Amino acid sequence: MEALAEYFKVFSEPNRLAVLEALHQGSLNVTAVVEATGLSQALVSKHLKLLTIAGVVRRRPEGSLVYYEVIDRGVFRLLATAEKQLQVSRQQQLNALQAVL
Amino acid sequence: MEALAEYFKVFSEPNRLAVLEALHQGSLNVTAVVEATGLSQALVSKHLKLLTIAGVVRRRPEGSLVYYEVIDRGVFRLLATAEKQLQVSRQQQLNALQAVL
DNA sequence: TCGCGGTATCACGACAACGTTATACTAAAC
DNA sequence: GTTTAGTATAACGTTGTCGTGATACCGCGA
Repeated sequence: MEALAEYFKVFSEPNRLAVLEALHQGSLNVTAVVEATGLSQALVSKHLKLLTIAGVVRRRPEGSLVYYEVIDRGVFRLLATAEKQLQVSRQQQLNALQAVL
Repeated sequence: MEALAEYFKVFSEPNRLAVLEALHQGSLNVTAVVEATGLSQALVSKHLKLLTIAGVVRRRPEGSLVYYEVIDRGVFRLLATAEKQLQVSRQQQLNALQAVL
């Protein structure tokens, strides 16, 4: 429960999700991710480091470039599952509102 | 992506997961959750409020007690999916270590 | 060897979330 | 109507995370 919370935290930042989203298409170097997301280079580097430490993404230096890629695409399944569940929760929020009005 | 991150944030706190875990067995009032988790009453109240606003949990006053219950048990499926993916990531962390040593 | 593009890190300020203590609210019992 | 158990909220200090700007590092080509 401790570790699970920490794992969820990895996906709880919009910019980090944007970085992941960019890597959905495959392997990209840092600059490519920067361009795909519109985030600053320093910020992208930080998020990529976090994702690497989390074991979600792999770092592969190639010459002077550094490529990153999602290791196990099961994370995208996780994202999809969460998004689906989010829809359910949204509906419940509406129901709760309706019960009040 | 914005909203999805926010949704992940709901599950990114150990104590909140503990509260959810307690509600796995069904409907409980606040005091029961407090006893099940060992958290302070004020803290449990806060987390329950958050979970309610998030549309994950439903509040049902009954007399002077207030019962809470998970609305859609699909969240537990989400937790299970995340836990499974966590295992994968853990393995990748080990692999990364091994590549260094 | 020097310069340069690409990447990583540092130091910092801003801000949000957590947990606690104390207190307010509410409904039932007396 | 007062008390009491259960629940919610307020105020506060602490801590962690985010994003930025500046700078360091690294590999390569001139």
